[in-house]
Amino acid sequence: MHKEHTLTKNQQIIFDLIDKSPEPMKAYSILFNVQKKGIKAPLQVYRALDKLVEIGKIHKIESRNAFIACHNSSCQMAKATAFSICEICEKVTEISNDSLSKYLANFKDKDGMKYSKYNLEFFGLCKKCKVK
Amino acid sequence: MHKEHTLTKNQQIIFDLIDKSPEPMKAYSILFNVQKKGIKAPLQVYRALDKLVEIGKIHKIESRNAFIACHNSSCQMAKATAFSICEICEKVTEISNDSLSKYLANFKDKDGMKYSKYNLEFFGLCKKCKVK
DNA sequence: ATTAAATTGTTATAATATAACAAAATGTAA
DNA sequence: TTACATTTTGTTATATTATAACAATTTAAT
Ligand SMILES: [Zn+2]
Ligand SMILES: [Zn+2]
Ligand SMILES: [Zn+2]
Ligand SMILES: [Zn+2]
Repeated sequence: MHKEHTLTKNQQIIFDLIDKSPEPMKAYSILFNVQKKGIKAPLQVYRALDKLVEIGKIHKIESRNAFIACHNSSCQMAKATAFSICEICEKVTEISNDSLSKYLANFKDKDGMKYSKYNLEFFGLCKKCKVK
Repeated sequence: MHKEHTLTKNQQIIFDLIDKSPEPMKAYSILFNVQKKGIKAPLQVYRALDKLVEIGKIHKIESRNAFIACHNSSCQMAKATAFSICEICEKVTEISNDSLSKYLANFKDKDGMKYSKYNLEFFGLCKKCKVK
């Protein structure tokens, strides 16, 4: 469950845009789309993105430098994220799987080190792209 | 086990540099370090990096835009990678763990989809940084 | 009201990565 | 070993992603 945060004006504008996008959005595409709402500079976008990532409302897809809204109630504050990425159509889905998240949250390396955070990206072909 | 590849001149120069670096290296730091060897342009570096990643001799740490040499005989051609990253000193270690790699290689999402490739990045504090 | 903290606006610049095209080196097969 | 295709290299320019620095404004607690 996400802690509730009151988003600021810029954060809300940018979150709404990402949230209604069917694909991950890149920062400068976001910028282009919100210029009519008065957000003119890259830094305004990046600041909002940083905050939204920090509070877990969006996630960054590291391999794509792109951002998607979180629709997964089990990922807490961006500390435990997993995604599937289609290498053809670039569709990205957040994975919500108890077994996986438990396995990773409890994973210890050979020195017994436990980690406070992880990000996992799976790559393959989505259903649509597989049949083609 | 890695398939053997004969590296080209630029690939070898850049691999040697990364291989002997104790930390992940960034592209423009690599460029700076190989300029005395005649590699003058970013594209020369990126081309070598692309190829080295493709054949599994190095890996890209996506969250850091940096590259490390592979020292893990079980990760094949960059298709299955896992790293631990210290959030203070930025030390990166490639994780070699049979249980983990089997678990992830066999992971199926709720639609029964299996993936051909994954990258996992764990974050936390390394031993040294933990005691401070 | 006072003050501290967070957010915003703005300009400039840094850092990361690719496009496009020509030349050279390398591999393959008559 | 010549002819041809493929890969690699060199080079210039440019695109994309992200942050520095600083002033002004808004918000939230005292
Ligand atoms: Zn999420
Ligand atoms: Zn697809
Ligand atoms: Zn490896
Ligand atoms: Zn450390």
